[in-house]
Amino acid sequence: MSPGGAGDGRMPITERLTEGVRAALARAGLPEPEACLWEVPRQAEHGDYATNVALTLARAARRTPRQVAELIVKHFPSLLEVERLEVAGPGFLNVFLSPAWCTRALGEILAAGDAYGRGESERGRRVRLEFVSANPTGPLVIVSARAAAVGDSLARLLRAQGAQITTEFYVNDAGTQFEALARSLEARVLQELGQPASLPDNGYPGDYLVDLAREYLAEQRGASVPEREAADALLVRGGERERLEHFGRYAVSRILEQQRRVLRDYGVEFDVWTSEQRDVRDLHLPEKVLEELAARKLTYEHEGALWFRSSALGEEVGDDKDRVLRRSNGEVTYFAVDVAYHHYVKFRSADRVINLFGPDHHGYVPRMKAAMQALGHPPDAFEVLIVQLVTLLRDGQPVRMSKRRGEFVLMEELLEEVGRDAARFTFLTRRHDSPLEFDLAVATRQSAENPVYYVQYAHARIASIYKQAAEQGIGVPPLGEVDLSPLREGEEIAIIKRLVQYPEIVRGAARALEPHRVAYWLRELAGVFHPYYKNHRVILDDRRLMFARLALCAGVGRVVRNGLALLGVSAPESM
RNA sequence: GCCCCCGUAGCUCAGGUGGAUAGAGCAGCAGUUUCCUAAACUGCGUGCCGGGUGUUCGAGUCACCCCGGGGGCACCA
Repeated sequence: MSPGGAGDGRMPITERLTEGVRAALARAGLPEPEACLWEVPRQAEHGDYATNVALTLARAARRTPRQVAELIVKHFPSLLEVERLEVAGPGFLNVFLSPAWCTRALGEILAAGDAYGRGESERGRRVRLEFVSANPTGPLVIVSARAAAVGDSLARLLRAQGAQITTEFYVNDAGTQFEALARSLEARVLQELGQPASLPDNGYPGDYLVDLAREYLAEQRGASVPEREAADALLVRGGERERLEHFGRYAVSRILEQQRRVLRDYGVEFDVWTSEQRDVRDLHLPEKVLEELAARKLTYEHEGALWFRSSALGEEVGDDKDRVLRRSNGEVTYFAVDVAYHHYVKFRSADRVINLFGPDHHGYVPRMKAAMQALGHPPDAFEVLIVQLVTLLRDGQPVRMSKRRGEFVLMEELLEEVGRDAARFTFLTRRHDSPLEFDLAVATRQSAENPVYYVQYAHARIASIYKQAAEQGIGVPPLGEVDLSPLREGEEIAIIKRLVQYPEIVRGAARALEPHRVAYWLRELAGVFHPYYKNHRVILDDRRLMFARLALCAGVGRVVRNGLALLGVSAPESM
């Protein structure tokens, strides 16, 4: 333990405190704790951090919790971080941080810059994160906006903790939905040509396919003569397979192009876009995995189909029934394709696979987990997060969404109406597995009072202070040279204590895969900064104090910027 | 019928791996600006944390049961 130092300024403060506790326990001859958990007490009288370690250790130490706590206090090493320790209640150990150390910590935050908040807790892990993966059968709708916000933020969080992460959009461009899409487009094209044609029963009735049919025909008119003739011939005489492939590929590529553009406008870019057809089926991976499962004696034939013995894999991972891998008509199921893809592709480049699914897929999770374990992957290596539905309201009235009926609110309409930052922030102030109500009218009307603007405004205000200083010709010294000791106001120390919490918030959010913790915490940070701004002037005659306060503002601005970046939300210089 | 998620203030939601006296935003009411952006600040909250039983020093948090809401239970994806 370096004397009084705080390492590189990135180590969460609680780790230093834990080191102190462990050292004290060792000196007192008490047993080592398995873990030492810290919380920020609700009440200021309980200190800046508190641990219940003495309560958990009392039995093993054969002493009362309070006695253990007293011994920790007695033997606690002298740390610059800690002003004093108190034993409270049934045996809590309350820690009060030293104001002098806080001002030093601010200096380290400023020195760390955009690295402040990064950590190593996921270092060395290769993570494959799949999200959105909407079917390429229509435009993206609201729930994809939520999944995109959550998935993208998770990627940023895990990356900030040192994980090597690959984000992925998986395209289901095969199977029955693909076929329905192809038939739908073909019907629309024929209708545009004035020929009688009707959508198939499971077709897609949305207007976007009418538009697509027109674009298709427009392209045909602009194409070379041989190309046009080939297309005409296909329509008239082509075999069904050929026609479906032709219209299906056209529809998928155009729809994907549009989905990709909307996501990019949202600030979400994927590392890889994989195709079910090209990257799995064409490589015959499903057949291969069926053989592998068969070799492990986990499949059987029944009524002409091939089944996976998913119900026989033990209580913990077992599915409630067996699942079909290959239908009696010879086609492999979506499930078999997915198992093959995960096993041969995802797990080849990652040791941790995380998928974000909609609630309609949660029944699908046990069979996937069973399959992954059957193929030798550790139980925790495959995780599924269920992103719950978004109930969209407009003035309190539910907006029904159904691709089938062709009525829905598009993701791009949402972005147009409430904006990218507000949309992302709103999605990230809810737990991903909690259903969410989003009232378009309210979000638009109240946009100025949306929490996202409250946080962004803190950043803009700080930028404005610097702008004002520059206009007054105040030469601010490099922040590393500013004497921070004039920061003595209780509010100033309280703000720094908040900033000190940040690395831990990020680490916890990454561990729990819960980006909303960052959003809430940023709201709280802004909530201590705005009153401070109101009560104290930054630009004033006392230059020592002014420079110190400017540095404090720079620290707040830095952390707001870093935090918003983890959410994919912008930090504006002015509003 | 079985499985998963949810149930916390009027509304929308937080409550980290069980901790001390349960929080925020919005809505509502009353105020604040010769001063770096009023997208701000200050004040005003009596909640069977859906109900019950249990686990323990301690339960909004864990286990079980019940009630209510949503979703899932295909040789669909």
